[in-house]
Amino acid sequence: MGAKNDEQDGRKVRAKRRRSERREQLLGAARRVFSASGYHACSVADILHEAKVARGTFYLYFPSKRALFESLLDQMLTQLRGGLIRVRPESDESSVTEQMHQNVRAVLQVLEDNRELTIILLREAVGLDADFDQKLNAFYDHLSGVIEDALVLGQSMGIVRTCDTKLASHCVLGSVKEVTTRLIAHKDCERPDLDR
Amino acid sequence: MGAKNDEQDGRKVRAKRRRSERREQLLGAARRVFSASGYHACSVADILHEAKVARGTFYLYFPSKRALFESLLDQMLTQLRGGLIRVRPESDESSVTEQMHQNVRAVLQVLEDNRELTIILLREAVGLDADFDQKLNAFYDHLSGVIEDALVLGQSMGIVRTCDTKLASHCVLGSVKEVTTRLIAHKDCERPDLDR
Amino acid sequence: MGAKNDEQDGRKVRAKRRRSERREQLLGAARRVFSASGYHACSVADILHEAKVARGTFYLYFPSKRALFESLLDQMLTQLRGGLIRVRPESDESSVTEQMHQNVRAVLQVLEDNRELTIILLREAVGLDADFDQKLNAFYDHLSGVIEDALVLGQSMGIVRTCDTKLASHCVLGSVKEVTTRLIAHKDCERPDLDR
Amino acid sequence: MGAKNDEQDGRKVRAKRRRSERREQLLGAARRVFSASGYHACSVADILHEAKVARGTFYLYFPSKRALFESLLDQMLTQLRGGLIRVRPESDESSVTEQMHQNVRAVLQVLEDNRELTIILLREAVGLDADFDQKLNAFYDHLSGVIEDALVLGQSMGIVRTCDTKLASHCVLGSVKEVTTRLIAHKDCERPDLDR
DNA sequence: CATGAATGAGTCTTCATTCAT
DNA sequence: TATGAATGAAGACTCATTCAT
Repeated sequence: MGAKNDEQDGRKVRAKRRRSERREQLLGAARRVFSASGYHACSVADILHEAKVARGTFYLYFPSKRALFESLLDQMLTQLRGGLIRVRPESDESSVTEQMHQNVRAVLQVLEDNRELTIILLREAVGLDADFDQKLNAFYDHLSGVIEDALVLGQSMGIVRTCDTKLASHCVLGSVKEVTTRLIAHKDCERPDLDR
Repeated sequence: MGAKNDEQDGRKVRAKRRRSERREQLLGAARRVFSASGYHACSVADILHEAKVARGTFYLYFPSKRALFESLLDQMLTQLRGGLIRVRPESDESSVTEQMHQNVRAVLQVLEDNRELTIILLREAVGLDADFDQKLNAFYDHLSGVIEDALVLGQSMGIVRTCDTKLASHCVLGSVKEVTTRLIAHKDCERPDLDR
Repeated sequence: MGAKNDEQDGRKVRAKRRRSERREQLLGAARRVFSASGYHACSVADILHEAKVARGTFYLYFPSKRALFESLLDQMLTQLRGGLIRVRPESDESSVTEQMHQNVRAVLQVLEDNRELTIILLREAVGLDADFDQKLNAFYDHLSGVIEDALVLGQSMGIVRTCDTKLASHCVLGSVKEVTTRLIAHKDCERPDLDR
Repeated sequence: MGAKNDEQDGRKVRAKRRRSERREQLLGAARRVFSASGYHACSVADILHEAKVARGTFYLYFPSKRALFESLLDQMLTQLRGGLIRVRPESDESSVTEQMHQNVRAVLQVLEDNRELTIILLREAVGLDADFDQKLNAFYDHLSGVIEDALVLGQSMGIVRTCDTKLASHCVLGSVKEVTTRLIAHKDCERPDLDR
C-alpha cells in the first residue's frame, strides 16, 4: 500500500516537474519572440514554433496569449523587486550611500541579465492595455517610493541637496529607465555607476 | 475669360481648404481614439465612427491606418522641435540659465497643450514597429544632443557640475519623459519648473 | 423666329457632336486599358485617367462600367458583321471561292485593324458573365451559320469535300479564332490566306 | 516502443489521408462554383459555402483564392498532358492514323469527363492574369507542337495534304477548342470522331 | 454639362482559441 | 497530456457609383 502511494507520489512529483519545465519552455520562447518582434507583431504560432510545442499544448499551460505575457511581466517585476532593499538609516554616512548604490547596482544587474525581459518591460509593455498600465504604474510607484525614502533620508543626513523629493524620485527613475533603454538599444556594455 | 479662371481658382482654393479641414477632422478623431485605446486596440472603424466619416473617405486622405498614425507622430515631433531653441553662449550667466529654462518650459508647454499627442508619443509610439522606433530614436537623439550642448556650455561657465555630459543629458531627457508621463497620467496640473 | 430656331438647332447639333465626341473619347480610353489589362484588372479610375475625364462625367455617358464594356463589344460585333457577305451561288465556280476568300479576308482585316478590340473579343469577353456569353454565342452562331452555308454551297458545286458541314463550320470558326489569337499575341504580321 | 511508433505512424498516415480529402473537398467545391459563375463572380465565401467549411480552414489548405484556382488549372493541364501520346512513325500507315485518332479521343475524353474543369480551362482561365496566360500559352504551344509533329509525319507518309504544318496545327487546335466549347455549352453528347 | 469628394457594400485574409482524437 | 485541424470573429482595404457644387 505504502509502496503504491509512494509510487503515485513519485509520479505526481515527476509530473509536476515536467509541467513546470514545459511552462518554462513556453515562457522562454515567448520571451525571445516578444522581445524580438513585440507583442502584437508576433503570433501565438511564432511562440509555438520557437518552443517546438503544439498548438493545443499552449492552452494547457496558459489560458491566452495575454496571460502568458502577463506571466512574463510578473516574472520581471518580481525579480526587480527582489533585488531591491529599502535603504535603512544608519549612523554611518558611507553605509547609507553604499546602500543606495547597491540598490542601483542590483536593479541594473537584473536588467542587464535579462535583456529580453527588459526590452519587454520598457518597450512592449508600454501602452499595451489598461490593466498592464496599471500594473506597471503600481510597480513604478513602488520604485519611486523607495527612491524617495532614500532621498529623504539622504537629505536628513545632509548628503542630498534640498529639493522636492517626490519630483526628484521621478527624475531618478526616469533617468534609470532612459539610460537602460539606451543600453539595451546600443549594446554598449559600459556604463558609469555614478548615478547622481 | 478672366472671370472664368477666377471662378475656377476660387473653387480650387475652397476645395483645398475643405480638403485640409477633412484631413484635420480625421487626424483629430484619430488622436482621440488612439490616445484613448491605443494603436492596436482601435480599428479604422473606430476612427471612422469618431470622425463621422465613411470608410472610403478615410482612404481618400490616408493610404493606411499606419500612415495616419505616422502623420500624427510627425505632427507631434514637429511641434516639439519647433519650440526648441539651441542654447547660445552669452556673457551673461543668468541669460544662459534662462535659455535652458525657456527650453524646458517650451517643451512642457507643448506637451501639456497636446495631452493626446503626448500620450501617443510616450505610450503608443513605443515599440510599435521598427520604422517608428527609428524615427523616435532619431528625435530623442536630437533632443539629447541639444541638452548635452547646453550642459557642456554650462560646465564651461561653471554653472553645471562636472560630469559625463552625454550620460547626464540622457538623464535629463529621461527625467522629463518620466515626469511628463506622470503628469498626463495623474492630471495633477501643477509641477515645479525647477528641473535639476 | 426661324432664325432663333436655326440658332437653337445649331446649338443642339453642336451639342450632340460634342456629346458623341466625349463618348468616343471614353470608348477609346476604355479600349486601350481593357485590352492592356483586362476588364477586371482595370478600374473605372484607370479609364478616367486615360481619358482625362472626371469621375462624374463617366456616368453621364455610361450607366456603368459594364455598360461601357458592352458598347465596346457591340462596336466590335457590328464591325465584324458589316464586313461579312453571305456567299451567293453563282454559275462561276471561281467566283464562289473568291467570295469565300473575300469574307475571310474581310474578317481578318477588321480583326487586324482593331487589335485592341480583338483582344477584348477573344480574351476579355470570354467568361465574363452570362449575358455577354449569350451575346457572343449568338454572334458565333451567326458566323458559323454563314460558314456552313458556304460549305453546303461548296459541296453542291463539288469544290468542298463531303463532310458534316455543321461540325466543319465550327472547325473553321475555331481555326480563325485560334490563328487570330496567335497573331495578336505574337505580332507576327504575316499569315497565309489559304484557310482550308 | 515499436508499438508506439506504429501507432504514431498510423496516425500520421490517417492524417495525411484526411488532409488530402479535405483538399479535394475544397477543390471540388471550387470547381463547381468557378465553372458555374466564374472566377471573379464568385467569392471565397461561395466556395466556403459550397464546401461547408469554415473560413479559416480554406487558408489552411490554400494560401489564397488565386492559388486554389491555379491548382485547379494545373490539375486539368496535367490530366490533359497525361492522355497525350507523341505519334510515333511506324511502317504501318493505318497504325499512324490510329495513333492520331487515339490522341484526339483521349483529349476529348478527358475534356468530357471533366466538364467543369473544361469550362474553367476554356472560359475562366482566359485573360485572367498574365501568369495564367503564360501557363496556358505554354500548354497550348506544347499541344500544337505535338499536333504539328503528327502532321509532318503524316505528310511524309502521304496521308496528309501538303500545307503549312504550323498553321495547320493551330487550326486543328482551334477546331478542337471550338468544338469542345460547343459541346460543353450545348450538352449534346454526341460528336463525330472524324476530326479532319 | 462637368467635376471630384463622399459613400459603403463587399472582398480577401489573419489569428487567437476550441475540440476531437 | 499532447496534438494540430477546424473555427469564425474581426480587421484592413477597394472600388463602382452617387451627389452637391
